[in-house]
Amino acid sequence: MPYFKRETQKKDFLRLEEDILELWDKEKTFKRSVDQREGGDKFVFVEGPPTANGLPHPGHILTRVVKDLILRYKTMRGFYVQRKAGWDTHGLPVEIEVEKELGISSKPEIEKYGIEKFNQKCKDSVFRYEKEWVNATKRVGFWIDMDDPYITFENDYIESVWWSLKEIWDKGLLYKGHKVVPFCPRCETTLSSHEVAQGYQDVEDPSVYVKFKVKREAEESEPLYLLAWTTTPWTLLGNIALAVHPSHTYVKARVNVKDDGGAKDKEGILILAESRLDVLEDEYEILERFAGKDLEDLKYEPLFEYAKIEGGEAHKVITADFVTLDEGTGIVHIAPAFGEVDYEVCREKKLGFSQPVNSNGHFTHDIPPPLEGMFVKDADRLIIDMLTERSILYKEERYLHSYPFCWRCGSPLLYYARESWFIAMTTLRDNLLANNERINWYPEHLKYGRFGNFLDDIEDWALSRERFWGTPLNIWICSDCGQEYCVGSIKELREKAKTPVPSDIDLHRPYIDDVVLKCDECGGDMRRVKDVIDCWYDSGSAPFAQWHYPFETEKFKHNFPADFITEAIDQTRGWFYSLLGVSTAVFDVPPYLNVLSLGHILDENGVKMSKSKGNVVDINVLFETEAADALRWYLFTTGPLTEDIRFSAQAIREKQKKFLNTLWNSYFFFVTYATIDEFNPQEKNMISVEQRNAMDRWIISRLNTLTKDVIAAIERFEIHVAARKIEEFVVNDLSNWYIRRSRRRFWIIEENFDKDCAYLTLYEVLVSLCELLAPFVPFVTEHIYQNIVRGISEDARESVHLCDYPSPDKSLIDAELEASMEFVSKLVEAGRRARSDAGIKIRQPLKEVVVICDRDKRENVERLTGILKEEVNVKEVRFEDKVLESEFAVSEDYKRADVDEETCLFLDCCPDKNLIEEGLVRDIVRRIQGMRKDIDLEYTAKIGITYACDEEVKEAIHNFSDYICDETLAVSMEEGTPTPSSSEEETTGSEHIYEKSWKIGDKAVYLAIKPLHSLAEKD
RNA sequence: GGGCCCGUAGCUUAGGCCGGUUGGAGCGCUCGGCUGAUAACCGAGAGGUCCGGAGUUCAAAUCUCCGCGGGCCCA
Repeated sequence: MPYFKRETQKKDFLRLEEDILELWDKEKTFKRSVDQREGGDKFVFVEGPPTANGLPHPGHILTRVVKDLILRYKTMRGFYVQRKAGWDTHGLPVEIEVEKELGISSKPEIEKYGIEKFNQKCKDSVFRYEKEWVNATKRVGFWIDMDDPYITFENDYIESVWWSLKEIWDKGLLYKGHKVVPFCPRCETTLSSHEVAQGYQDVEDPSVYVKFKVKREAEESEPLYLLAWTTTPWTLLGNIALAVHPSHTYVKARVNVKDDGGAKDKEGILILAESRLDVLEDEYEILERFAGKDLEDLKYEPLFEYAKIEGGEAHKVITADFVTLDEGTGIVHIAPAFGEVDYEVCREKKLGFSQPVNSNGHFTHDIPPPLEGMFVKDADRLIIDMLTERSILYKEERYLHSYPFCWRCGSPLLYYARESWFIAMTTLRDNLLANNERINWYPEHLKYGRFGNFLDDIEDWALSRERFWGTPLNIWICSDCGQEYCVGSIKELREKAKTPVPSDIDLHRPYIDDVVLKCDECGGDMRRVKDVIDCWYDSGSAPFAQWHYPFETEKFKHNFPADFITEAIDQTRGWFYSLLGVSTAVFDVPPYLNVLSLGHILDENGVKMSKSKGNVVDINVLFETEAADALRWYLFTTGPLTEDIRFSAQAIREKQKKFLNTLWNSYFFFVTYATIDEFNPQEKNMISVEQRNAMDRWIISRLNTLTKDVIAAIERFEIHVAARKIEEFVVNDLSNWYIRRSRRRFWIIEENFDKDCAYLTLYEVLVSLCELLAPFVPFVTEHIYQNIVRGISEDARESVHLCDYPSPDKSLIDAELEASMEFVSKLVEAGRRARSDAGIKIRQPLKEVVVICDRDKRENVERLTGILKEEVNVKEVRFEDKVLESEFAVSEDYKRADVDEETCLFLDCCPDKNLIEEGLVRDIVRRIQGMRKDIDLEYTAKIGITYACDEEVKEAIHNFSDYICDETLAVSMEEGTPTPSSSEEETTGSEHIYEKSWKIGDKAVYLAIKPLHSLAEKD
């Protein structure tokens, strides 16, 4: 009875993978792989939660398989690796999807529809594609616990988030301020940067040069103006200051207008940057030059007197480094209500604030007619006219620039200051930087590059969103005394509430909005601020909120900080930052110690995949034709994971062909012969490596070297280096050299020590290789393992994924042997080159090859000359010293080929009659083997041979008949005559006889084979 | 507009930190060979402005600067 299950040579990997998925399911292999390591060292991983309200795309598949690889590897290395799945469920994108569905697009419409119903819709929608996500995750073999995931909308999760915000609140880092945000006046909605980025268009806007009149103590004859430039005239209603660069040079220039016809506006003394004098259209005279800082605090008259200004000074010159001289006049109009930098600089300089525009983009009632109630973008023309009338418009131009529009309704966006709650990240900058120091970034440049730079210029975190579906901001304000209170738990909420809180309260809006707290100060009613929080804060809280910390402490204690996280590069300022930000604010420690940033998956033309371009690869379609292992291997080997990948289904198929098929065929070769021979590794495992031949020791040495290199590469997260090394090993070393070179050892029929060595070696290599490859290609390795390990041993672990990762055995690494083998293969190459040059095919045996090389090189190679003989097909290999080189070089009998700088070889190119006969016979054997294969004969089937040929060939056949019979499993060889119908190169299949006429060189040879009974019943 | 990354044969890429024979592979192509595990493999050949330009140097794919193209993030 054979010990192994036979296989078919062509494998349907898709079917194989489905079977393996069933096996894992049935045997709960994933759970067991984790559980059996309990008590081992922890390797902590945090899943970056995807949103399941859209379909997973190839990029998600990449991160999933990379996570899987690392986690499987660490598990096999003995670490206890818990893998909790997670779902990101809140946020504006979710709301927008629901709005689309409901056919509405503004906040008032949502309120009219009902927040309760709206949020329920949001909640329902976030798992709309959960099934697809779960399926895709399973299908690629990503082992993660999706039965018990963390979900950011669950009360436990929200409660942990609340706790963390209260920690931040208690540290005094949570404050209320203004934030200038991109805002759609029609939808009355703040847009996320992602949405803004979608809607840029090139448009022409008015660009105006406005003269701000400088206030002066004594009335002088000539008025002095600051010349400022803006492309949004309507924002002039919110002007608070003018900014100049402190160190650039400015001038006072008197403009001389020759022709006074209607050009009165241009007269006067203007202040502007010297390098921007080009903007003046008239002749001028420089009166004075000075640095920008000399202008500081210079007061000017407000353009408009309408707006209320609160909280500080206004209408003076300030200095700021952000002022550039690329365009405009070097004097920048500052309106804190409409620009982020404007707002920041006013806050810094303690200037006032004015908001002349209401939330739907119209001027407020503070602004008198005709501007009152007008939509700001429509007001530009009118404002320009007003300025002209008052002679303070220097000139007007058109200006082409890209400006953002609402991607939903097409309205121009306004940058608009809204009230917002902030986390004071700027005060934590040093802590952020210190914590970043402790993180290993892959690729390294991110640490001080994109991420480090970002931290250097960190801004306060605008936490609140005036929206509906999100974690409610846990701040209550007393309507009587204005006292603010931050609630840190559900328990606290109950204690503080004026009316009983339902036991099953959903912490979302609108329910939470109904909870009124009692003010500690005055006993008044405290109501929650209406905001929800940025969903990035949600996911940034995952390290503790997924364990409901601190309300439950045990799990968190052992799972923080994370040893490893990985996501794509776009998360640098996304999740990678929100994790660090939250953790630094709450715990002041880094939340992860190693972070691997992956490149993006681009389409085959190198362009980003996006819905609008229609170039997104549908992974469901992909999985109908491509095996998960092939896809994984493609992703792992194609290049550094930290760089973008051009996605190509064609390349996946090539990977399957090159790697998976070769791996499979190596395995197939083994089981095929091991089955025939009923080889059982358990009976032979006492043969030590030292007892085996050089080829066996070589492949074992290579395997151990490989193991060492693979582990080192994975530890550096150089996945492609590890995978490529394995691929080289499988394709070159194992398949194309070891197995090809060792084939004959497996063909021997009798019991034989050398054959046992070969079997055992190949078996051991395959088993180790399976273990080594298991994290990369979990399906096919499992299949192989099930057959060749678990299939023969009750004691074996039930899955390759329950095994330990191989560790290199240094005592089995023989660097000298590996080097020698490399040298031999170079000799073989050179030998073949010499044959090719001489026009002698390899099947023709030759007398000898003479290798001219150094003594020490020779010593290492001499033990491997058998290989050289066979590969080059010569009877002898001779080594000679350099001094004899010239002797061979002049001989016409020898063909020369260079091996390396110091080594060359000479091939004897004069076969004698005997050798020529042997060559002929080898050709015949080759034809017969081909014929056996043609008719799919069993490997062991015996045949009878009939032949017809000329005398010369006949003599060769006679002389080598034993050889022919041995090679082709023939029991008889008889002369015969071709059947009349069989002409040259044409075959006839009469009963059990297969015949064919051949041309070998210039000889015509007729061959017929007749299968006899199978050899399975051995003689 | 700013920051970071990438650009090597038709395609996928090695090399780049640390400059030094003629820039290596694989797929594909042409020719020849080999083959009872492998739609595999081996040998030879065609195919390169190493994105472009400038600089440093005895010497640049490699270092520096300026562009161009792609990607990401921020405006």
